[in-house]
Amino acid sequence: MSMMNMEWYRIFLHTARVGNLTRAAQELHITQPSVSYAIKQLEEALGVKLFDRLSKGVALTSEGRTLLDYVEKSFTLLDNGEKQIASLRNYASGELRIGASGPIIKHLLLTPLDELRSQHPNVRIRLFQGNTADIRTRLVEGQIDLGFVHLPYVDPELQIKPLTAIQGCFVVGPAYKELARQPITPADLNKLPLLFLSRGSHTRQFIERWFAEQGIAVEVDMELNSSEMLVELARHGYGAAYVTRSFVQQELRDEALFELTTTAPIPERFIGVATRSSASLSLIADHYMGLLSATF
Amino acid sequence: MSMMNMEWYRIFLHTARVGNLTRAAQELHITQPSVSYAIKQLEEALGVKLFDRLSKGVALTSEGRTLLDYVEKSFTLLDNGEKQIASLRNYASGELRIGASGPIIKHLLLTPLDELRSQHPNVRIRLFQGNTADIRTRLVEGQIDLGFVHLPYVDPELQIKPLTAIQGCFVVGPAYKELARQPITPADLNKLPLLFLSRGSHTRQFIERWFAEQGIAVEVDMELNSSEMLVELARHGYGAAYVTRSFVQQELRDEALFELTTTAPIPERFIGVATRSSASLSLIADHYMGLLSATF
DNA sequence: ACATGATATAGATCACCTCTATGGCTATTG
DNA sequence: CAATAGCCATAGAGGTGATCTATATCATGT
Repeated sequence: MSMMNMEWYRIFLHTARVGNLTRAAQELHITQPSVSYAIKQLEEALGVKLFDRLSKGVALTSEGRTLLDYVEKSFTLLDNGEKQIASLRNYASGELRIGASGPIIKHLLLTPLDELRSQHPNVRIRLFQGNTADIRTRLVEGQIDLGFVHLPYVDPELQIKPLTAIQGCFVVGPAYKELARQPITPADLNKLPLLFLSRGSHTRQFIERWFAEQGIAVEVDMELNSSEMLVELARHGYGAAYVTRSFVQQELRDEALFELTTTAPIPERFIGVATRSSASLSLIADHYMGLLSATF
Repeated sequence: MSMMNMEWYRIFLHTARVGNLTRAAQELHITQPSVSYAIKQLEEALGVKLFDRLSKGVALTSEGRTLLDYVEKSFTLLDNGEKQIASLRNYASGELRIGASGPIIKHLLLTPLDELRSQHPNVRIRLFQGNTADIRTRLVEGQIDLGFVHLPYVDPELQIKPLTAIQGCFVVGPAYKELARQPITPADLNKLPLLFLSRGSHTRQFIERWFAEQGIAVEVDMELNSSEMLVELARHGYGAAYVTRSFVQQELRDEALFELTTTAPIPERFIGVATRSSASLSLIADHYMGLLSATF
């Protein structure tokens, strides 16, 4: 329970370096008596003489030199801590830990993430892929700052911010262009070669459930791990790919792909960002949330 | 140029540990509003939120946790520094560095040194042997705290405290016992086998000068590095040894040795302790000086 | 709705840091 | 050797800001 005052130590440190109360005072922008007083206080509190008063200034005593070692190291640490906080505040360091529940989600988070990375290149970005249960666990354990989940999702521990809707659709290449003229029934759709994401993905489960609801036992022809590959194969006429519409916006405009309208509508899915309700967001996570909101 | 206040950090540290402003306040023996205020000040100074205020207390934010690492380490260092100073003050640590100009001197400093060591066993004692010039150099360079020198000795850089006089004398073993009956002339002394310390020692120079002043070119029969060996050989009848009288007090009383009185008196030599005049003594050195004064 | 246990805020008080002014000491200089 | 300059210590006044008391506010559980 020491009664020391940080100012005393700061003054001690500076005085020890310049060896002259008057000059130390000038550089600390205080008066010489203040320095004299502070050092006297410190000496009395510690019970040892820290400086010899010489005619040309002051010089550390043996005990003062011992103390200086500790004080210098201690202040360096504290300075580093403050610098670290400052750099966190400027997003000039730190890390952003994101969990995402499926490959599609990457297309939602990547745009604002790119922006973040270009603005603040020293922020380390950690991306964890996992299903919704994994994300929940990591969130409540504080291993990630925020996680992308499919809505609806309710959890007392988590706070959910709805982000955007995504609309899945079937697309085909120019070879099947004619089919896009009018709505197609799920049954007819099933007669086409179907290109889906791999079994186990949320998207795959969703579209299979949709087929099932239409009374169709779906037959999958090709299953791939990435939406990009689905799109590529669809363009080359391998069949109809089920992808997020926003993901192929450009190709649809360029008429490199054509959307098949289904007679039964494919419902929207909603995506949200989950954060732990008890803890507050780190500065970077908060910043990224802002970018997300701006994007959607 | 940080504007932080050590008290803020101390309060931050304690609050982070207990996670509760009210309890932190109790343990710091201040009021809860003070803690609240201090943390608010620190947060504003750093520009980041350090704690999440929960219903059950407070919890560190991500940034707060980052800061805590630094503050903990920094405070540990400062605490250790203060503990170190405290232990120096209690002579529970530290070192005492002594320079001694000749083997005889050891018999002067050892008694108080033994006392110091038994009272404060954790003080490390460093003993440097060297001639007066070595001691001077080491003193002004701050390598030793104090040095024993033969007086008179004047040096503007050093402060000399006279300690005691030592009286040299010639001693012989029982074989030469009869010679001790009456004073002996230097010339007759020179006819005996003479046992001296090695050439180069201050003592040797002193006694050779004394012989020279008596007009005698001294002939040395044996020269040895330690007074102990001189005494041993004298006891066995090898001749007359020149030693410090106080060093053979016991043997003279036991009549294991006999002192030869010289017709011309052998002057006393005076011993003093030298310290650097500009720097102040370390606490331990000062304490030892006290013991020295008490002994002589 | 109420009691409990927590933090935040307001305003008064006062400790103590900082200031100005000055004195004393030690070297340096004409 | 007196004079000057540079440096630290001390005294006393003044003001800043930390701490206090009292109270508000808010969340939680009964």
